[in-house]
Amino acid sequence: MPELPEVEIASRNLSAWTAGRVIVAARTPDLARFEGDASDLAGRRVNSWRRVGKYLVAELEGGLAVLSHLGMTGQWIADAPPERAHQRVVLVLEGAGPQTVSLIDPRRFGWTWILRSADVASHPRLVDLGPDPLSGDLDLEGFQSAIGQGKTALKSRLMNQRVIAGLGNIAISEIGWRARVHPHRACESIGPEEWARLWSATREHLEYVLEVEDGEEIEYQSSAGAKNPFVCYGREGEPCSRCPTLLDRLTLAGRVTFYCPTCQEEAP
DNA sequence: TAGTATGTTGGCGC
DNA sequence: AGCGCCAACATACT
Repeated sequence: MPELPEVEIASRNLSAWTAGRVIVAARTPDLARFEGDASDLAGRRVNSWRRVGKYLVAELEGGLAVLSHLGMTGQWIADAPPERAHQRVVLVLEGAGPQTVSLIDPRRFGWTWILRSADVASHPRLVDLGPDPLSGDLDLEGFQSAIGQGKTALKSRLMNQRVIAGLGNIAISEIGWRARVHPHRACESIGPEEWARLWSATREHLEYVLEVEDGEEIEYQSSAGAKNPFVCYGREGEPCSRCPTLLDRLTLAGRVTFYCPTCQEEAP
C-alpha cells in the first residue's frame, strides 16, 4: 500500500515508539530482502526516524542506520503478537513503551538495510531520488522544473522517483483528477494554470491521505471491509463527483490510472 | 482458476 | 539518454 503518506505516518509512529530507546535485540524471522548484520543493532539507542521519498531511515547511536522500504504491502506496527503472520524484522526494545516494533510484509517486496549513517545519502536507492513534495523546500516552480517540459506523459514523470520522490500509482490518479489534467498529456503541453492546479492537487492529495490514514496500523484498501477513501482511484464506472460522466480507466507503463474523460481532456 | 494488487529493478527495442 | 513495455520478485484476496 505504501506511498508517501503511509510512509510518513510510519515514520512518525516509529519515532514516537522508539526514539530515545535502546534496541535490545533485532530478529529477522525472514531474511528475504535484508542486507546487513542484524546483530549490529543490539544495544544501540534509536536517535530518530525520518522519511525520504518512500524510504524510512532510522539513525542509531554510534553512526549506524536502518534503511527500510515497505514495498507493496509492508507496514511497521508496535507490539505485534508473536502469532502475527508475515513478520520480517522485529526490533525488541528496552524500557517503557511498546516492547517491539515489527515490519509486517505479506508480499515480501519490502527491503531492509543496515548501514553506516555516513553511507545513507549515497546509498544507491537514495542517491538519485528527486525532490520530496512534502519538504518545505519544494514550491510550484521547483515542482514544475523537476517534472520538466519534454514529450513524456505526465503520469510517467510523476511516477518516476528520480523526478519527484514519493508519489505512487494512487497519487497519480488522484492528482490528475483533482487538477483536471489527463495523465497522458505531454509535459510540454501543460499550461501555467494547469501546473498550478497540479501542484495544489499534489499537496491537497498528500495532506488528505495523511489525515484519513493517520493511525497505528494502516488499513489496506484491499483488506476486507476497507472503504475506498479516494476521490477517483478505484472508482471506474462511478460518476465523477464534478460532472455526470462515469469515471474510466487506462493503462500506462503497466499500471492502471483512473480518470474522468470529461474533466481531464486528452488533448490540451 | 484467473485476474488483480498502493513498488522497484533490469532487459529489450526504439 | 530516456521512454514504453514487459517480466520478475512473492503473496493474498476475490
